[in-house]
Amino acid sequence: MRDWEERFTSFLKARGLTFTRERKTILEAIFATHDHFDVDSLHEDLKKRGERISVATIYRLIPLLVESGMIRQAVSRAGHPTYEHLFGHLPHHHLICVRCGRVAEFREERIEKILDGVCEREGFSPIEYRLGVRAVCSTCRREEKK
Amino acid sequence: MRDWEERFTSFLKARGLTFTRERKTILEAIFATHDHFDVDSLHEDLKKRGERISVATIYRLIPLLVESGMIRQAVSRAGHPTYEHLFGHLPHHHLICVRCGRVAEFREERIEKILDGVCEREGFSPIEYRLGVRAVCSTCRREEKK
DNA sequence: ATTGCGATTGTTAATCAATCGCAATATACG
DNA sequence: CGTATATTGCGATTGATTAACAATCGCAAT
Ligand SMILES: [Mn+2]
Ligand SMILES: [Mn+2]
Ligand SMILES: [Zn+2]
Ligand SMILES: [Zn+2]
Repeated sequence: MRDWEERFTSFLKARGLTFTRERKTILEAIFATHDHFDVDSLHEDLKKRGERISVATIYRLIPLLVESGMIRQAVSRAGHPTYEHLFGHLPHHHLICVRCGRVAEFREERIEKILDGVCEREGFSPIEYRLGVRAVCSTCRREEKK
Repeated sequence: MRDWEERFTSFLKARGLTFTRERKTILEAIFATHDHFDVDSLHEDLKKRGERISVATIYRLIPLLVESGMIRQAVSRAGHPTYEHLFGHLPHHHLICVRCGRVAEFREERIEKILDGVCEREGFSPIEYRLGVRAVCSTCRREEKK
């Protein structure tokens, strides 16, 4: 049994909820790649796998996945929320190309250290550092020059 | 004539657009405080000032304000976009209390330096660093302990 | 002052994502 | 099994944003 499967199952059990076939299928799709996704792209992905799961079911599952730490909301360039699976990954942040949507990840502990200090100074207890760099990737920059 | 007024007027003129009474009224409301706002709170604010400006007009103006650098989207705790006026302010980031919505600002050039380096390393040209710290403020932390 | 013309506005209708209500199934557990 | 919940899919509904449109406005050229 995969790590995330075990973790999510026990999260559900603690709430009297069930690890159903649908939920398992959705999680498998989510953990099959590290691509960021939104409800619609996930739904499409499931269709390609031959699964007929209603978007309502996805919408209903997402809050549970967030609360259990399976996924988190990502910084997106679209207007609606996007997510990425989180469980099993070190904290990291993103560079997003505003032209092509390409995403690069990076990790910088120095930044977290600094932010810890800021929180302390201001009397806040940090929950999450949301950091996204909106930028133009090298490929798109070359395009733009033309 | 205020700084932002002049700047926005010339932005509009360059596009063959007009600095109308409605646009001026909306901008005055926006620059009257440094509070973050969304379309609805701005609309309420205008009502309180005795102005009857349609939300459609606000929705139509916002992209122009963003493009001209008058405002920018802020990191919000709600599901819909919120904004803050930008013109005339040094770049800064936010701590947001997820319980009461209180916002604190901070500036950390060290972080920007680090991010410049990250962008260089990854070949991205930065447009904007979006950094928001979701946290619990000291007041709310005390409440929670009870 | 008048005219012409594109920009602007408010109203109303259309979109679109997200949520809800409910009847049909599936699951847990004694 | 048999009952009590939880879950699902469907379709309807909501709420925020956008689009269409017809009436005004702003402004520069008569
Ligand atoms: Mn990532
Ligand atoms: Mn601010
Ligand atoms: Zn790109
Ligand atoms: Zn608070």
